[in-house]
Amino acid sequence: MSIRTIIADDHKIIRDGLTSLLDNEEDIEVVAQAADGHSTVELARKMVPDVVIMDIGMPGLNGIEATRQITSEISYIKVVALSMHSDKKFVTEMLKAGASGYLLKNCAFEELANAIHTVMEGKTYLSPSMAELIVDNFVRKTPGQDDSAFSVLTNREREVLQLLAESSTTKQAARQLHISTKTVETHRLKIMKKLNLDNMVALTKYAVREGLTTLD
Amino acid sequence: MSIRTIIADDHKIIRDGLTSLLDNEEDIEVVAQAADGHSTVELARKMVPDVVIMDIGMPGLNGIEATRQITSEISYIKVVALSMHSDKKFVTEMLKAGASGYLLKNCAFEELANAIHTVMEGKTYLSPSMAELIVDNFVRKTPGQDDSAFSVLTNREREVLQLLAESSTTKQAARQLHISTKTVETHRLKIMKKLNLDNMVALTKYAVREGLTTLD
DNA sequence: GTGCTAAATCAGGATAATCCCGATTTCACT
DNA sequence: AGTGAAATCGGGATTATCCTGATTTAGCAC
Repeated sequence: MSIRTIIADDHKIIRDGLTSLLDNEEDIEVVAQAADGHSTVELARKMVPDVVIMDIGMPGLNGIEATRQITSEISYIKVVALSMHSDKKFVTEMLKAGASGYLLKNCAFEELANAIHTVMEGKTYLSPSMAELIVDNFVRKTPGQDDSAFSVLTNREREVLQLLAESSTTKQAARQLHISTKTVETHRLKIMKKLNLDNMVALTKYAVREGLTTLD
Repeated sequence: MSIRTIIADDHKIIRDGLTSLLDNEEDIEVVAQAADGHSTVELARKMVPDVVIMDIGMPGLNGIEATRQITSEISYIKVVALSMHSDKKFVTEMLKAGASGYLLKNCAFEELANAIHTVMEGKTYLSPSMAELIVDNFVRKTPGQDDSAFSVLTNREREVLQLLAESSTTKQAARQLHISTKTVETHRLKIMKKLNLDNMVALTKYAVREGLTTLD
């Protein structure tokens, strides 16, 4: 008997591509496709598949929420996340939501097939690069913590990062906070170390992702 | 004789999916895959395909630039853009760059096959929703209003900005473009002057807004 | 209370990037 | 032939960055 899967992704041609790949596997069968979170949950209820391949970025209900609802409702349905984001935040949120696997979209197809078989055995499958992030996270931090700017960074660090990401120079930020530029520098360096980012470009993107600033 | 195609997309599993779909077509053959703009251009030179399926958002050299280079060099190679963005800016720039087709990623596979056959007949294929945008543009075109990155900046400037906004240092960008760091600096300064932005943080946000890079 | 750790503050100094002044070359358009 | 824009680079003064310190305060454990 083959593994029944549902594919959830907001781009139809990607769903079609994945379906074509999976249908070539002898023991995997695609029983349905969904383009958004809500219909994914509904289809999971109706079809009761073995595995859901879940994109994160979907309109309406996103992949993380959809995963939470599906796994809490029908616990033996396995969810494999298939995401463009290698951001720690997404990985941890997805795993907390009940996903059993996390792959990046630039993985090879073999890895997806591999992941499906792995989660069907009750195990967890992570992309090698992802696994590293997770382990890193466990080593450096107490488990159960999430990794957003609001738990990794201190209040002051967040304040500094926000100012810098709002196009303040180090000087301007220092003046605004009534501290020396050296202190602002130190904060920035600590932030960079914590986030493992080593330039303002990456830091800016992080700040935008975390909602500390906008694109204007 | 079948239509020889190259697939360019930064996500391997999407390339694999598209390859699987296209290989099921009798008269279409995927002869190569590329993960970034530069290797797409190189592969196009080497393989001389009939059609290139081109994603827009790719690291290094983006899909629009790659299209420009390919179509100006080997004019009979047809490029079909396959994009997530329905933004007018991307459509027009892609067509100006020499693409013969523009599809959204949430189209059905049949539409892609259809597009490939259409462009092979020398015609242009646009997603129905896209066609509307284009017509719209012709009807009420307001020259001078368009101050996106694709009209204000030169190709080279855009290329430099993209690299810098992908967290390349000035040195790395220079090495990648085979020019001196001084030249990269000059480009950056010109970009800043043109856009009236005076630091990399603001430049990064601009690049993200314009789709030259992502938040990843 | 004493010790420990983490946060916040700042400095010195070597290294590196930035910025404003050029300059040259090529190429398209007039 | 001439203008102008684009792309390429250099010098050199100015700044920022990065690394290694250090101090103070506050919370928490034992």
